[in-house]
Order: sequence, then structure tokens, then C-alpha cells
Amino acid sequence: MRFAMPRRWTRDEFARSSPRLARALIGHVLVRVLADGTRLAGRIIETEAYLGVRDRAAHSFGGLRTARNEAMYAAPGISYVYFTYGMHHCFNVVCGEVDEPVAVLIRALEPTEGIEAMRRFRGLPRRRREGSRGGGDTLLTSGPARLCQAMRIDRRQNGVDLCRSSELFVEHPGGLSLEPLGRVVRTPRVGVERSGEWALKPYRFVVEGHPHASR
DNA sequence: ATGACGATTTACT
DNA sequence: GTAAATCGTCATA
Repeated sequence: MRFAMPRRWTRDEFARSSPRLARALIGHVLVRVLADGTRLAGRIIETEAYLGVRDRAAHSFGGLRTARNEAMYAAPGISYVYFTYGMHHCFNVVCGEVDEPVAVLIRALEPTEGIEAMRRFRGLPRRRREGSRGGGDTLLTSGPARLCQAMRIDRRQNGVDLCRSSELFVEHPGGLSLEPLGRVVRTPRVGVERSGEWALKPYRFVVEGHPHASR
């Protein structure tokens, strides 16, 4: 019996508006392959769209273009990883067109491969007692900085081309035997309270009630 | 050179 | 619920 190779996302698939990409990525699989060959992966279950120069909540608001956010101006399918709060990394997928600084923040994954390794990278107990509430893996990748820690994503992955890299890419879920996802709902984005009217726009996409969603 | 703050997480009262 | 952790980035000088 022979299984189809998972299909990898191409440039054309990334090249769309950020809300459309944010919605389209839900249910697809982010894959990280470490230097030693360890494969870490998770199904994307929460994203946020950032709309570029007019979006007060975006790093590229007003056309700001610096060394930090330069990757936002790159081609669709490039990664934008930034460091914040003196200790956290967040991972985005650039979309739109070249020189159009729009991107999608990946906010949560449902871990599917390399879970033991992720526990180590997150500094969580190797095992947790079965039974009690919730399942112990809900702190693994349920937030933009948590998933970066679990997937070993940091500034070395900034500017990586997801269409060509062998260390970081997105796969279609076809062939995987995963539970069907629930309904996708839209809410305001997290952590952008101070962005006026833009704080209220429903640019967060999340699988309703998913145990690995943030917050 | 200096200061304010951040697309967050964690620990603690 | 509130606050600390912790430092790169950006605006101002």
C-alpha cells in the first residue's frame, strides 16, 4: 500500500489577502524539521490577519519599514519571525504581493508529530498523569510564543522561504488521519487593544472551542 | 544616549 | 484577578 506524499504549499497559495490566507491556513499543517532530522508538526487552528500600512495594529502600520519587519515586505511564503517582550518569538507567514507588508500570525497549533520533543523544548514534564482534566498538552502550542518555543522557531527562521526551505514549511492535511475540525469563527485580534477601531475588526480566526486554542 | 513599550507568558495574591 | 520577567526596537534628542 502506498500513501500519497503530503502536498506542500506553493507560492501561489500564499499569495492572497491576509484575511483569506488566515482563513485558508486553518486545518493545514505547519512542519518544522530540525538539523538532526526530528520532525515537529501541528495542525494550524488559530491565526490572525494583519492588513499592512493602514492597519494600526500591524508592525507595518504607516509604511514603517525597518530591519525588524523587513521580511513583511518580502514575497508571499516568506516567514516573518520577531522577538518581543524580551523573551518571546512569534511566527508569521507573509502574503499579498512583494512590497506589500501584510502577514498572518500563527497563534495556535494542534500538535501532531514530535510531541515528546516539543514537551522538552517547552520545559514541560515528559509525561502527565492520565485522567484528570484537560489533557496535559494544551500548554504546548496554544499561543504564538508557545508554539515557537515548541517548534524551535526563533529569529534564525526569520526570512525563510516556506516554499523552498527543508526546515520550515506548510503541508496540506490530505492523507493524515485526523479528527475533523469544528467550525471556524472570527473574533477581534488578541493583544492589540490600543489600536482604536482596528482593535475591533474580526481578523482572528479560530476553530471554535478547540482545546489547543490560546487563552 | 536615553526612555517607553511590546501581535506574551507565567507565577502569584 | 494583577504583576513581573526581560531586552530589542523605535522615537526623540
